[in-house]
Amino acid sequence: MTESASRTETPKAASGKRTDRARARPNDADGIGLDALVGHAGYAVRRFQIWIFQDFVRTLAAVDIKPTQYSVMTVIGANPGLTQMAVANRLGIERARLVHLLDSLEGRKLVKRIKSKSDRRSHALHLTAQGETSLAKFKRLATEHERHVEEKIGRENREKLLQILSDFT
Amino acid sequence: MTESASRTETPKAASGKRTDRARARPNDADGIGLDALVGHAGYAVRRFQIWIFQDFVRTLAAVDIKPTQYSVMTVIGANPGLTQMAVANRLGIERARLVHLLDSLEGRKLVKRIKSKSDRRSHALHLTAQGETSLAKFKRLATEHERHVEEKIGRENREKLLQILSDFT
DNA sequence: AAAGATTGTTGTTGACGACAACAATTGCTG
DNA sequence: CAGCAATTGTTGTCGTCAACAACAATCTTT
Repeated sequence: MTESASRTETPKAASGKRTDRARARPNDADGIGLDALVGHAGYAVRRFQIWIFQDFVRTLAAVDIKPTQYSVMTVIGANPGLTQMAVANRLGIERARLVHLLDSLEGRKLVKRIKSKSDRRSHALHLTAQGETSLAKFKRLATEHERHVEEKIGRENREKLLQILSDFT
Repeated sequence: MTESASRTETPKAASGKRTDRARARPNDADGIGLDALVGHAGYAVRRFQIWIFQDFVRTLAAVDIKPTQYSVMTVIGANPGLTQMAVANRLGIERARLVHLLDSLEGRKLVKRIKSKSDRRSHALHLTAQGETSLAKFKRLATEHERHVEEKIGRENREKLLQILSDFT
């Protein structure tokens, strides 16, 4: 079917530091074609998402905040008093999962659950004072991470990307 | 800090079919702001990746093939005789994980492992005859999935996206 | 008041990435 | 060429995460 010859393989590859090269960048010219994978948006997006996630984690490692935690705190900070259901729906997180996320954030005194008077089933979510100041720091680091993205794909490419995907935010 | 009022929450939301609306699209005008999240490429990419993954799974549900399986078969089909390590490196999959993927695909008679003569540690990976014809069908369905992406974000936006992320393929 | 829906919670399952350890085999180096 | 290091495939563990299901407490609807 495909035009590539059925070479019986040469497993040893280049020479010694093949590991480094191959792991460094996937699209390295290692002679392995991707065929139909090129042209599939999902594949490129998945690889990019992995890269961007790792850079975020690396950049915010000092404060031990991961993307999901950051998104939760950001939404609560911008909309104090939200229900867990509201946050979960807005961020596309399952409410079952948000429970653990909030347990962790509450344990670190960054977020607090306040029992709602109007609906005794629900909790109103707020940042603690410490949560506010911490979030400000997180945002600075997140901005730095965003600069890494710019350096990786270019400034206008990043903006174009945000524009293309604005429906999904 | 933020300019949004600290409303003590109205958990009941719209009325009855709030579930449908809120789950349907995240960026619905539910009045919940995302603050700094807008402007973060990672968030948009993550949401988009989830959408695209789900559509792929849905579109290929009849043949029970998921994105990773599809990528493995595509690479093997385009490069017969590859080592497991080579496939794992090229696709960014851990070789430990590829073992299970290949076990599954081999169990379905789509892929076969052939012991290499030159290096008795490694296996040369090939599609079976059934694997070839099946992959052709998978590719047709994957193309249909790609059309869904086009309908979602627009033709030229999809191409621009592929171009921007070409370094990651 | 009774039936149904919602909210938060707990638990289970399966997919997945990151590691570590291992046997078999190969490559490298002194 | 003998021995040590590296590679390949494999197995297993751990922690994260999404998708469910079930449950008690609490509204809402009729």
